[in-house]
Amino acid sequence: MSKKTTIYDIAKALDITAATVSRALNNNPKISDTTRELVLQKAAEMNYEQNKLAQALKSGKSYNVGVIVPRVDSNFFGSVIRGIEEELNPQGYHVIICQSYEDPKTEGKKIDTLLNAQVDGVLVSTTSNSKKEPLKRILAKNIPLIFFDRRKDMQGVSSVVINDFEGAYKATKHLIDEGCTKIAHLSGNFSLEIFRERFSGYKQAIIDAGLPFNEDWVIKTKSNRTDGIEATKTLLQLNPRPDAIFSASDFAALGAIQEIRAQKLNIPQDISVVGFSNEPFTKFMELPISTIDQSPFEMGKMAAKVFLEQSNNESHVKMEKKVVLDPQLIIRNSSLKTQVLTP
Amino acid sequence: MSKKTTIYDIAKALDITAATVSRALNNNPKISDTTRELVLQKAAEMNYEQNKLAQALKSGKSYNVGVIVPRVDSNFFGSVIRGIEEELNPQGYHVIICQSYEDPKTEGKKIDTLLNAQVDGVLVSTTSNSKKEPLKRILAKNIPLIFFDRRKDMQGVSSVVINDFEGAYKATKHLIDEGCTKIAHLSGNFSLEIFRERFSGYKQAIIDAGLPFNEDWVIKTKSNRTDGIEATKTLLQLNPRPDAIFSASDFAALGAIQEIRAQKLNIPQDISVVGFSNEPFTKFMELPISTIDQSPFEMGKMAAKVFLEQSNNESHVKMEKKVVLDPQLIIRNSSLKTQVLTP
DNA sequence: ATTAAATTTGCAATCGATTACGCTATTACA
DNA sequence: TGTAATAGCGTAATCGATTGCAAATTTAAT
Repeated sequence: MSKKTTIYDIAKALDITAATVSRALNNNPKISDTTRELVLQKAAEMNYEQNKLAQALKSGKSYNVGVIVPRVDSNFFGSVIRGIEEELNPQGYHVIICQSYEDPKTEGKKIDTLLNAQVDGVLVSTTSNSKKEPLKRILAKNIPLIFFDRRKDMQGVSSVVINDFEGAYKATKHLIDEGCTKIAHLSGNFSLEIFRERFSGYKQAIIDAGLPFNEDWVIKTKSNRTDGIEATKTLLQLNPRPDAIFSASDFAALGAIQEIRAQKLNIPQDISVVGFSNEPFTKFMELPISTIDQSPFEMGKMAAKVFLEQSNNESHVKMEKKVVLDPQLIIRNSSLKTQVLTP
Repeated sequence: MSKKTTIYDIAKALDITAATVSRALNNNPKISDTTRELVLQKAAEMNYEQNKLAQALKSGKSYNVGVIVPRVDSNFFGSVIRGIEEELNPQGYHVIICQSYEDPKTEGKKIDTLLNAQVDGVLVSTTSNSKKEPLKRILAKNIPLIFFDRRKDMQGVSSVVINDFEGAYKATKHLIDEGCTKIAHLSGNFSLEIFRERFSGYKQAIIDAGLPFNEDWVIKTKSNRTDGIEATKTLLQLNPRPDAIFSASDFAALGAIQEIRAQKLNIPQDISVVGFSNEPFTKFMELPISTIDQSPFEMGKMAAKVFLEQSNNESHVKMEKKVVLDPQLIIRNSSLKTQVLTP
């Protein structure tokens, strides 16, 4: 019931104007120390809280930032969001989270909603076939747009991604170092740059090692467990049979492992497996899965930092910043033939 | 560069007043159809978009709802949030997500920040020892407050939780039905109601079955894997040794399984294990873990619905609604002695 | 003491949308 | 035709905070 107290209430109580109160609260130097003290005291006493909406309307800044991800109930995106929040909250920003569910149409709608809500910036991890029009609408309004993890080729848009090529290269190189020579690859949706890059890294590592590259050993999946199982069934029927699988996704790698075991083959003795993303379950498995860590938390922080830079950039000089994080190979028992057990 | 068009721009272009434009856009019946058409057309043409901030300031409604969870990078809370969004977005609400990191002080701060941002409601999953003062500040402003999953005993506050007692009872009963008679319990932080309830359900099931209740078989953990391992070490040294473990958390259950296997005992033949929460990894394990599903998605939707009801409730009659969802037992191989293999 | 300079504070407009109230036309009815 | 009722639109205030400009007051300087 107690109506919120405004600066007018404080002004009335002290018999001064709201203007003076506002200035006092904002540490404006044109206010005498005595008045400032008086105001601050009264404000505390009256339990004053600034109305951000009014301030937002006046300043044109909402201190809200939109984040669009395919979904939040995945460890990767959850961690990215956590990184973003940790960086933006101390700066007074709130994060509005939207999910595109991998649907470009939904993505477009969410963008419009966010623009409508007067967000000060938009951080996006695109869907596999995002449309550029909605994204351009953001730029047209001169609102900072930043891509993370999954980017689109758009001029003037900054991005924070990991080096997927390098990650795949490391993973494949590791398998080669462990003595594998017939390395298969479970790939993903090629309309996403990340999967094209991972494929390239895989291929390059094989070529660099002087091993033959075999088209048949590359199978596209939807990056889930069941597709991993199906693809592995196909691979295991080949002759010669692959002696390693590098999967562009942990979930497909999981499926692969399950199928390999179902066929009574040993991992890593018969076939080694490496995944991608360092999803929590890869660590907890009875047979822990080697994988590539994408440091999602740092990615989120980085994306937020880029936004802040862009946002505070007074000059009208636009800049495009590309941050590429280095992925880390995590070796576990699914690919370590010289078994070194860790506690 | 292109300044946003306002209703004043439209008014000027049509040589009418902003008031008329506003009414036309809001489908006010006091406007002629011809004018309305004209305005709508011009608005579309000029690419008009309503400024939610101005509207929020005027109406006092921000159409933002705050959600506070211990953390977002867990499947459970991620799914709850997804449910909340799915229910609120269509109603025009945005969700601002905050993380308390299980720290009551942080929680208090986030509450103040949300209030400051003029949110229309706050949905909270409390920390283990939340302070009531910040929560009361929400109520003092007459802003709907809803608890989900983890509640505090506060008069007039609605909540959506699952029946933890029932879930634990079902899990324990299942173990008994499978022939176990010496069932241990890995518990959690007792300052959280959910863990007290789960313990009670466990105890009641044992008593109802006429089995002896043994204090030594109940061990408190921090609901993580390492604590699960430690607790299990203790349990396995007991004489007589338990023949089943019901863990109040999936992570502790995972630790238990790892320790049991490390000691070369068989699951479920020697010892059966049931967890709680249906975390994704429980399904993917080589030995899938039986667990209790909390339907987080539905919980989120339900919490959002309760908020909407409360928010649209014109009358000043306060009501307290308690929704209790029914948990579901998911039987997997970690507790199924009469092995029925699923593909 | 008088004027110039500096400090403090007030006035009023502004951000964009909404809405109670009231003023014109237009229509209805006798 | 005259009066009342109604439809349609404009005027202006409002939400709460901010800020350029001007006014008032104090301080400094001569």
